Amino acid sequence: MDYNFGEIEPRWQNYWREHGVYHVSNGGAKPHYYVLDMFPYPSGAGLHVGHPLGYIASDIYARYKRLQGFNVLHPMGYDAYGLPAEQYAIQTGQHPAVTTEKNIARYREQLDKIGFSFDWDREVRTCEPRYYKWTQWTFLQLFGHYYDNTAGKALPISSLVERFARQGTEGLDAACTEALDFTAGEWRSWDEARRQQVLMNYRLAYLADTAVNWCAELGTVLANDEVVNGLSVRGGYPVERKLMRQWSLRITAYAQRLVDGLEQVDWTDSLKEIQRNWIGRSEGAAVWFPLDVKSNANVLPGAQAYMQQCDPQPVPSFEIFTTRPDTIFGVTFMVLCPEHELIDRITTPEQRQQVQDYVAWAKNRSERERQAEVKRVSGVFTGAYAVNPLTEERIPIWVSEYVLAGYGTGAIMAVPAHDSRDFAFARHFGLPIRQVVSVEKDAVSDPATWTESMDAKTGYAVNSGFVTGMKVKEAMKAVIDRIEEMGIGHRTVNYRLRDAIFSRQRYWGEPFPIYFKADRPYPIPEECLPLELPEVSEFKPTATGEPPLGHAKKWAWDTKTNTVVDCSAIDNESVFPLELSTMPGFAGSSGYYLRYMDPKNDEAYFSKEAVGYWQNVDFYVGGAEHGTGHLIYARFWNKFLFDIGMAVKEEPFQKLINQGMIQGRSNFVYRSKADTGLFISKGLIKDMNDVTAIHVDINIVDNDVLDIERFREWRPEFKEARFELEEGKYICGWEVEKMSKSMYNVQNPDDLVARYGADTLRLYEMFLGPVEQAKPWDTNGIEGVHRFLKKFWKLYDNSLTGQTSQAGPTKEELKVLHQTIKKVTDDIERFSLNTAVSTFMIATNQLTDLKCASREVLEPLVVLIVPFAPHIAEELWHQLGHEGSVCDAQWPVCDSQYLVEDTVKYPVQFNGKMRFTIDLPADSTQADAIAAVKAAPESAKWLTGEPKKVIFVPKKIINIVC
RNA sequence: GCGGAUAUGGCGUAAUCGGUAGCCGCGUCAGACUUAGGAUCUGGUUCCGAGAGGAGUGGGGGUUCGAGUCCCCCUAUCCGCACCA
Repeated sequence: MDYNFGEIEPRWQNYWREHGVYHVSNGGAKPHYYVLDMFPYPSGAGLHVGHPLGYIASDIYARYKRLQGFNVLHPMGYDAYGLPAEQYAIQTGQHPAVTTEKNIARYREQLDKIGFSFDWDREVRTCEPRYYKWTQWTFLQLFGHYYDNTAGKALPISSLVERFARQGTEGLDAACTEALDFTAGEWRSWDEARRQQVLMNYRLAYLADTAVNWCAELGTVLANDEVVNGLSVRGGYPVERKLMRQWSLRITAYAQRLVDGLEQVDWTDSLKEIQRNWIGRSEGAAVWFPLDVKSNANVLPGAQAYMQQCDPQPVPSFEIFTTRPDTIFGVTFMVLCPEHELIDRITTPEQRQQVQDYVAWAKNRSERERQAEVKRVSGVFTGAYAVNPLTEERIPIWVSEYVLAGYGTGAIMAVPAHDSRDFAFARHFGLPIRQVVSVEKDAVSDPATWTESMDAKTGYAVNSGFVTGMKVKEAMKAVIDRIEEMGIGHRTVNYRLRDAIFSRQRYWGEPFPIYFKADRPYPIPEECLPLELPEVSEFKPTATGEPPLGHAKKWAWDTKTNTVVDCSAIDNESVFPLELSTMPGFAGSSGYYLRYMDPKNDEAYFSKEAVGYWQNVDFYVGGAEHGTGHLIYARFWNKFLFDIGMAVKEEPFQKLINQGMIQGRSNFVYRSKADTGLFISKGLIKDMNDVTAIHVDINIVDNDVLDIERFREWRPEFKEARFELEEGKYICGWEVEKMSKSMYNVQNPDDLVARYGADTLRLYEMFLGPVEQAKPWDTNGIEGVHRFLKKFWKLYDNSLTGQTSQAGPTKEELKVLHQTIKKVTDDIERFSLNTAVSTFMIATNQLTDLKCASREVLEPLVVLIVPFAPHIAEELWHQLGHEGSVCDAQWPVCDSQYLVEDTVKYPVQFNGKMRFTIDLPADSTQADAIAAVKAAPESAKWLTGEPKKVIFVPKKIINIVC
């Protein structure tokens, strides 16, 4: 009987579904294991061969763990909210829910054909009220908590209220937008509005005027990870900075824990490094530089007079952040960012016009312009001076774009000799440059002769007062100590990470469970969740520029009945408007892995029992492109849930593998420029300039050979095409490009399943190379893998039909089996799935050569292949006479007696000794080693008589003195 | 600019601990079977050389009895961040 995958595969897929083979329950005697894929966004284009790569890899691991006796949670769902469905809705009027539903159905159909072991009873969709109820719930918890640095965790906002009433801000160390200082008396004297305003300063989900990434084309704000080079990741539209009232998550409160947590997880170093860079921790000092107001009356009378009129009075000093406190003796000027609040107060009348012009110019620049001209130096002098607190020197204060508002304090001390940006600025404006660090002790040179600054944090301090002669590291410590003694600054840590902007001016997302009373946000009661997404007449922003939810007729909150009511009922007495923004894509994906543990629970996000049983994700597979997005947000989300006693592990994903991107492999035909009806085979082209390369659909090309008939039918203009062939074939060119429709290089998995079967597709995707590696999709090798499955099938077929001897297993056969068990087990454990496939091929070839027909060998081999090719395994398992699913079988155990290699591998002679390398079992003795050496055929030419002395080094090396 | 990774036949790759480099597959060459084959099977296939033999894991140096693997320098490619003080 032939290997008929087309009949076998659907039959077993039905069997699995009908018998609930992949259904998993929470609990039982078996140890638990959680294998997770990053759930997909169901796009209209369907799956291409890149998507299943990670799913197949994780499915292999999940099935392997299950055969090893684990209770394996292996779920799948859909990240169903997102921009494409909404863009499509704006264009066609089709409701995003309809499009999404359709796309999901298509995804499911495609996934089912590949034979995954997902427990579909646990499916989640982020756009379903039953699911997003808990996204909204978590948002309310974030709104209802603040981060207490002393406790090192999130605490309820109610405890903060009590604290304020008792002692004000005294002794409070909490994450906040702006450091506040007030007494209990002040707190008690404030009205509701003022109190709410103060609390907003501490909430983990807060509403504030923030400089946001505004994308006019998409009509929404975007998070930092959704913007690259000043353009939106989706669509590539320009993004500008804009001050808007937005919801944000205070993820910065968790910055240190997000850094520390990386120590505990088993991720690749490169991904950990990506996250560390993104969080951008840097240690340094905050130092207050006093403004020079009183002295130098002859220089600053204008500024002084101006400042005296000011209300409020100018602050006497301002704060800078530096990672190089050791260079404080080399400060020759200060720079403020154009947004700095101090600029207006300190600028002298003479400089006023210039400064205002500069600030206005800088503010109107788009993010893209600014980033494109990073190298261009610009700035303006304020006319004001500060005083270096250690040298008491007077130093000019400038304003420049190169200092960023969002980092540190938006003000720096400039040390042009030891910072390349300060250096460029000083050179451009002719400001002094003073060397304060040298490579060798006391080796100073004239900075005027320098072509670049000396930025390295190595060497010795020079010209630096009391730290002169110290090493850079010592000088840093000494300066900070002095600054702390003087009370003008302190050690501090800064992070590059910003709070996550959480509002989107879109329709297709989770609504905020928030209504506005007197323009202040209030949460709707938890028990009223979910707050369902309302219907709207249009998906575009409103005429007044409000988000699409502004079109909703029924979108107001009645606080008496606690229900959603018609907008016309708004009276601002008991009926209030609801928030019009929706949540961003990462909201729904930040906690989905927890919901899989208990997906049907309507009383809680997930039960204590469920999370207590599964704990966290043991093994997570997904793309590295989520390194600065989802993987940061999810860790933050999880840490917060941990703080409030929901999650039981601080880190959500213990081990993580990043599957590589699958690129497209495009094919080209070459059309003659001289004769546009003529197509020349690749090998016959003399000069590439004579021909035009045209993308051709890879589905009408096989092993780079063009199917001429199908090419003629492909497009009308090629109907009359003529060809110059080599050996009767038209050979196409090829190139690796992004997989995209426009390049006709999208490989659809369905076509391959139809042609070769799911098992071949699964094996081939693994055989392509290491899962982690990026690689172009290339169908050229798939025949080889398919041929292997046919051989594998035949091996069993010959045995079952009695075409091979039915005698018991020979030693040779057992050796093949046990070496295969060992190798495949090791390969899966270290996630080297491509070599595991090779191992099966070798074993099959060897057993075919041995005409193996014994059940003792063939049965365990079927179990070994289950993770890779479950359909063929299931079929053969039943043909061997078993009942029930092979998925419930036991992973075979390797018998080490069949593994011993006892040949000398590599003899060498030196210094009158000989050294042999021998493969021996780990527990071998010296006597075993000598015997092995003597028995080895190669030893004859080296050993004459008994060895005089043998030095046995465990495992490998034997020195023999002759 | 900073950080991370990678580099092996015509191609995808393998070599798990520093131990005979090139397993497995594609492609290709030769052969068998066949009316035929885009089916199946057998054998060859790193390069140079008729051969004996020699060279060989991006380039250069080092450690070692022994290096694809470890160390230093360089080059190329990919990825992440990028005026982050």
